[in-house]
Amino acid sequence: MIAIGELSRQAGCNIETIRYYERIGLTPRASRRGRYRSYDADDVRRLRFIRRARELGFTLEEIRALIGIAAAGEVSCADARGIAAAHLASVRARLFDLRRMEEVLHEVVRACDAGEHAGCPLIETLSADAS
Amino acid sequence: MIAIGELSRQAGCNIETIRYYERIGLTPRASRRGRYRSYDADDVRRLRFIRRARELGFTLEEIRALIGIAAAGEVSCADARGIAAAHLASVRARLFDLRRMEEVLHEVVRACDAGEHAGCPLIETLSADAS
DNA sequence: CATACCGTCTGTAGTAGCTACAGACTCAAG
DNA sequence: CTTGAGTCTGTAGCTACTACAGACGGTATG
Repeated sequence: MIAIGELSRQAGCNIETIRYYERIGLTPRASRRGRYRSYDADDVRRLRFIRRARELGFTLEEIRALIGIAAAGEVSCADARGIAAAHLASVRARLFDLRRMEEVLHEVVRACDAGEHAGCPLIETLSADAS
Repeated sequence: MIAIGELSRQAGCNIETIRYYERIGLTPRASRRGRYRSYDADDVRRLRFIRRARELGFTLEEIRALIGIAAAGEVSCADARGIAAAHLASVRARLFDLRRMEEVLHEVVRACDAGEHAGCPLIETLSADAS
């Protein structure tokens, strides 16, 4: 059994965040040794699972579903695929938006360095009449 | 002079958002006709400026600075370049993260469709021992 | 034995950038 | 005169944390 600080280190997750996950019911209420929370290897595994899912950009609600699926066994692999595919689509949408931002910003900085414009390229881009 | 609903349409910005920007001081306090806010062409331009900057992912604080720069004239084009360059770097960092997410998710969905694994590819990816 | 210090506890409030009401008011058209 | 659309202020909600304040627990040192 380990304390919350050790769990924090082993799972790579902030102490406040661990308590937050418990508070919102993403993780079950930890058992206590007196007033202090106490954790085992399963808790470390679960928290690492959550952290990896967060690194892939899943929302906490999606992760809640994924934890349920992981607990249920192989039966609902199709559900997991559905969540992953939907999330992949949203990641791609954000990628698309970010790429356009990158292009415009890159061009603005380039134009500024080249000193081609009379005015400031960024301000002019933002002030343009057309959308 | 136009009302807030018309400004909303012309600038492509939610009414609530317009009031929000005024409340936090991003835009100056609008003049009133009685109790109602009233706007002119300059207000439309300013709000469009803000909307475009938001589309490029600038934070409201950055936009506050950009508005100041736009008002000051060409003198501080270097400041604008600095803000744009810093923002470009953060956009690229996010792009990098999102691309990695996309790769992993794409592979997970592919593996699931191919039915290569015994278990569920997503759950296994998240449960992996190594980071 | 007292003290210092680290870890932990609960509870609350803050962050960004909106969005969504409730409940009251104004104004023009029919 | 009523109806409906538009607007007003003020407050609370959203995501996923993060940052305290102030109290308490357990151990190492003087």
